[in-house]
Amino acid sequence: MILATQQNDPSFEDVWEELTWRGLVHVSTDQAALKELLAGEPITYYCGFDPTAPSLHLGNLVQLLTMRRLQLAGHRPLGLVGGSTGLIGDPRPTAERTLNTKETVAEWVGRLQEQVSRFLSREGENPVRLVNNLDWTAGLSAIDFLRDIGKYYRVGTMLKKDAVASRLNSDAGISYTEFSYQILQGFDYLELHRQYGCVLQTGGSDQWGNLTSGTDLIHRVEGRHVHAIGTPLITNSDGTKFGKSEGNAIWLDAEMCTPYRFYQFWLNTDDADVIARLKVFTFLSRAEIEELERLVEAEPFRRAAQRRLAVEVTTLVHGAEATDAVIAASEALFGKGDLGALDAATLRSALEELPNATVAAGTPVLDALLATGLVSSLGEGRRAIAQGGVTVDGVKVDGSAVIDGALPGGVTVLRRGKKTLAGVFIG
RNA sequence: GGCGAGUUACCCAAGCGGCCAAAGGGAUCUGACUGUAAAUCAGACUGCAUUGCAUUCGGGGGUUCGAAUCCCUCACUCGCCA
Repeated sequence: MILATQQNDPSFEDVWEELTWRGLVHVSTDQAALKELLAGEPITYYCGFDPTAPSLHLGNLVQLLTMRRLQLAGHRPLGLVGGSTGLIGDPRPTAERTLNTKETVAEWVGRLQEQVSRFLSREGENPVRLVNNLDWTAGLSAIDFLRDIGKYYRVGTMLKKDAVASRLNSDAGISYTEFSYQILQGFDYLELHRQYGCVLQTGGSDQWGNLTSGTDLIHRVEGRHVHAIGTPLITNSDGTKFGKSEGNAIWLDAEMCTPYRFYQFWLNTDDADVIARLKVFTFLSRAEIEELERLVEAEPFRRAAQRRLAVEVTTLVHGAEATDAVIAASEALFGKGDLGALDAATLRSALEELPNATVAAGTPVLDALLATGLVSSLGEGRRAIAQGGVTVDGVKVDGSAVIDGALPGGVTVLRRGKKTLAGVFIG
């Protein structure tokens, strides 16, 4: 099991130093107090994940790995999946969310709980405990909520939270529902503090307003100072959004984002970003990462850091077996050699890692492009061909080409652009 | 409750009766150059199709030979006043 192989880097004085070095602390409550707290006796901490999709994505992975690092340092994690907050919706800066049905949210809760539990150990002294905020909010009446919790919140403060303020300044406005979200999240922290003695919440820095909602509430109600850490939003150095590939989010679920695509995503990381990614997304030691940093500098064309990053993160999320398969497929398909020189079995399993389709022999390329999902319409396919961006078995083609399964094993490799591939089987 | 402003393609944003499938920017895709990188340059970017057709400019209805552009109505958003 991969969890057993993970460890924090002993060369750091304590876990706080390591988190800082990895660039995982963007904002936090009192730093000196936090450092001391984390270096001392085991504490209980939590991080929440709202079921807004059937799977977690790379942004959530940052949180999961941060939690894991704290667990490795001996602290006790609470993995919260927001069965109730997911029904309300955290205000995004741009627009109001569409509410999902209760059934959908409940199903997603189950899926996310399964994912969360994969990244945190259930063994030993400090196993992860999964909690669901629906457990303490479902039976709460609106009146009790307003009397017992609402009374502690000042609207002036709530309006100043970035998420709320930006929405009030936009054309989208904000519903009362989403406006209330910060109270619910604050209440979660209070509840976990009471039930489990939780004294630290981690989350993305975009959640800072919600994190402090909890620390403030606990201070007011219980008179205790508790903590919060906001991890930075991961951004690409070229200004584009991190964690997207062809406009789609990179999901942790293998059905929603294949291990092949996942691996390729990391392999294509910019030189300028790869070291920062290694720090955040892998358990490699400081010495190992510094060595890779030298290699990026000395021989960037080898992309040693990108390869290592891709292997590490893919193994973490999809396991060693799947990773071996996608590495083999990637080498077969992107290798310098002639595709026709590969043996049938290697080629076939490589194509199975790709988006693929089965078509009749003699099918025009255009239809095959559509069938494999390489393009989303015939017009787009024509355009791609006209731009010279389509190859069949590595040879540039025009619209008259057909699928013939000429490679060993009777298969065909279809490529759009430089690195978007699909497999075609004859059937 | 009253008054005013607004809703355009993935995002921002022009257009204000025909020349608008709709300017511009961003994102994205493709090509060249490369290292399955970045930057740069070039092209593409509603769908189907032989310079043609169909469907788009919040929803619905209307005026007109003709509407994203005018009118009515509904929904939503923002602002000011109560």
